[in-house]
Amino acid sequence: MKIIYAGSPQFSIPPLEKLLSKKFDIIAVLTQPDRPFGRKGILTATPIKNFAKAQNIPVFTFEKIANSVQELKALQADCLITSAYGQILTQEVLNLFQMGVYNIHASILPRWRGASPIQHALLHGDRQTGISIMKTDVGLDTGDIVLQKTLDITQEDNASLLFDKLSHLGAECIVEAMEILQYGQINLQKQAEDGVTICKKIIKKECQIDFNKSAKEIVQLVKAMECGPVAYSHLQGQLVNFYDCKVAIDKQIEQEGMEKENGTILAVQKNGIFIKANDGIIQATVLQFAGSKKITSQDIYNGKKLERNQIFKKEE
RNA sequence: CGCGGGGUGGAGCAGCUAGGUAGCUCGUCGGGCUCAUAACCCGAAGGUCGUAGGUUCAAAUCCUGCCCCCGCAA
Repeated sequence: MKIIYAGSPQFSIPPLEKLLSKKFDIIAVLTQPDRPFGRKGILTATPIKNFAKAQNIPVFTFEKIANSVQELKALQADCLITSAYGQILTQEVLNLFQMGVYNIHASILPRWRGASPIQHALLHGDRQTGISIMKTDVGLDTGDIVLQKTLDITQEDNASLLFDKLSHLGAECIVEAMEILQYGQINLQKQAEDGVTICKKIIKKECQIDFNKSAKEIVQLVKAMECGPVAYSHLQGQLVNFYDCKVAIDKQIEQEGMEKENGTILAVQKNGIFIKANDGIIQATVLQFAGSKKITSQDIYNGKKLERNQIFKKEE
């Protein structure tokens, strides 16, 4: 069985790696074209492109896959596996593969169909998430399910940790699915009609912290965006990114801050910057100020970069 | 030439506007106190102030070129 693997970010590497180690015949990798990246606009290859090249697998970077049907056809593959590829497949493309097209999706479908399932699971405080392997159809993550595996979300989980865990779970799942496809009887399950949720690509604006929300919601936002657009707020006109925080449990600080405005810094300690939210207090432990690197609360304390009673505000 | 911030012992910062002894909070090492400690006290090591020139009696500080890091925007 000749397989083409389509993916782009780091997330798509572990499944490919595992397929290779199980001796599946990956004849080509599809990924997004190099894009300008960073301040200098340097063209940068996707992580999987570099990986595939190192493995001597041919790489194709179609600008738009729907316009490259002939080239794809010439590869004569039986099966296409996609994992965060970043392009929409048309029916014409789907028809090229006799054994079908399968997608590794990082949620338990039908929950979190769409572009950012991991972030949304964290953002909404889901207790559990997982991987769905589905047979792709033209809808948005509406295909029939081959198999699913769940994963509990812990208090420590943030986006990068979950990405890592789920990509390895995805690796297990896709290998299992391919083994079934090749040697066994595949059993497709229609997705449930209840419990459908859809997530769009996250835009930066959604990542602005609103201290009028509860501490729990803010912590969820920070953890969800930690490796993506990153949650942020403003202090004295300066942008501050939030990378890690937790809900603070400190009765004394809470008492003293009762009367303060939401967003007020109640205490600056080595173990965290305590900021008042509408319901509770968040304890920020890793921040980044515009123009400098990520910094821990210990460094902030040492450098006296923040003081009590300064107030985080939304941008005007 | 998209906009902006920055490079000062191992870390985070101050000092620069008005040039003249290298500062603060930590960390490290040694000693002390303590049942004990991330607490406290005493002491020590560690910096050609990103780099190359220029101005000056004198440059972290003023001027110019270059290198590097970072936020925003794409």
